[in-house]
Amino acid sequence: MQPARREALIKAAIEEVGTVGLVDVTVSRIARRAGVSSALAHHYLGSKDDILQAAMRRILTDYGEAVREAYRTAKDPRARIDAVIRSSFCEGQFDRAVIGAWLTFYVQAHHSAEASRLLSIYARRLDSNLVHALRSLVPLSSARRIAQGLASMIDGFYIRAALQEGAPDRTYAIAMVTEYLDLCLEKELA
Amino acid sequence: MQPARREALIKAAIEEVGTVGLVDVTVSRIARRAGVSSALAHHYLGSKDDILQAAMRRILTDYGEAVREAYRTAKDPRARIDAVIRSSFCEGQFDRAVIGAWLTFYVQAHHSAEASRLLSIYARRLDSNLVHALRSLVPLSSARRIAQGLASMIDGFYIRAALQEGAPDRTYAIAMVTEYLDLCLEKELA
DNA sequence: GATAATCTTGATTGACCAGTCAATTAGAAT
DNA sequence: ATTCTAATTGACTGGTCAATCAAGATTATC
Repeated sequence: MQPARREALIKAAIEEVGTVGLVDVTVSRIARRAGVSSALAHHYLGSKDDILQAAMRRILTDYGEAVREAYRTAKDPRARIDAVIRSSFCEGQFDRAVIGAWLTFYVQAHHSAEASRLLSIYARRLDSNLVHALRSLVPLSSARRIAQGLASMIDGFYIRAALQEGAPDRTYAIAMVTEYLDLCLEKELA
Repeated sequence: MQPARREALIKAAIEEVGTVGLVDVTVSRIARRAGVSSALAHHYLGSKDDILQAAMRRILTDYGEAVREAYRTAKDPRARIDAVIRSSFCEGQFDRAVIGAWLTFYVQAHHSAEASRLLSIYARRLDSNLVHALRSLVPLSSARRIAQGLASMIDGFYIRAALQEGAPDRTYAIAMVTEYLDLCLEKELA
């Protein structure tokens, strides 16, 4: 029972944070969404802070797995860059509740040491993936610059997808970021 | 006294939201930062929600003024696009507490109807400014696409500036977005 | 079928906070 | 000096919520 409950509670926490936000989230709400009492949520996951941390960790590991999965079929550097871009906008991640939760934690990292630590791991990995793949196509300094641009644009489309009503969908976002990548590479190789 | 107190309280609210976050912000904290009692904060600005709304409105109007100010000296379309880019990263806006508060409200717009309304006004204006200036350089459909890319990249650099430790500074962010603009225009005009 | 282990919750406690109000002070006007 | 007005706050209230705990329900084991 323990693993099933933990699973359900973490999933409920992500959905709850994504839909009502960090301010209005309560342990009772999370528990209710998971179909259990608030006492049980504490029993299996500890304090409210522990629950939210588990939710954030889950989001980050899910993303990490998506990238690793996409990497599997990527043989050359360019394919690896495309894989990173695609992973960032993949089905599981590009869900309204997940995006909402992600952003909430993103902002929370300003004030919470632990959230900040977790997020910086993600940021470093994303950057490292991109730079590593890019440096075999362009000089290192250019690779760093292009990686910065790509990562920023990915975050930008991501954040906008969350709240703009007629926001670009997955496909469009991927196309835009890829187009930017192509433009950068063309310029470098010219 | 009334206008001075309101001013101080709104400023304090922005700083408090930017530093401790929406979750831990209390009326007492805002009032203390402004050097008054919490009762006075309620007296001058109403409910907690009213206070936070006033803070958000202030951030958006400050940004609007920055754009209008930058527009004053921009005579041709390209200069107007540059003005928008520069305004987004201008001194007053690109401050750690302000960025923190901005992001907090950005995310809050998911859950709050009023925050969403205010933010969409900003988003529409930003988009409209960019599209309007771009359409005299490229076809309308391209203008729309480029505006999307620019706005996303601006938001991306903005959000990253807030929490990445070695984040790019104003100048660098402006240079990156401008470079993207140049690449897009070159491609269109080729 | 008894016993132990696990699961589950209702009830409770203690803390915190938004918002109100009566009362106090300070200042201006007459 | 006195009245009137605006500014200001300490104290209070009602409500909410995180966290705990003891007790009850369920399942597994022998």
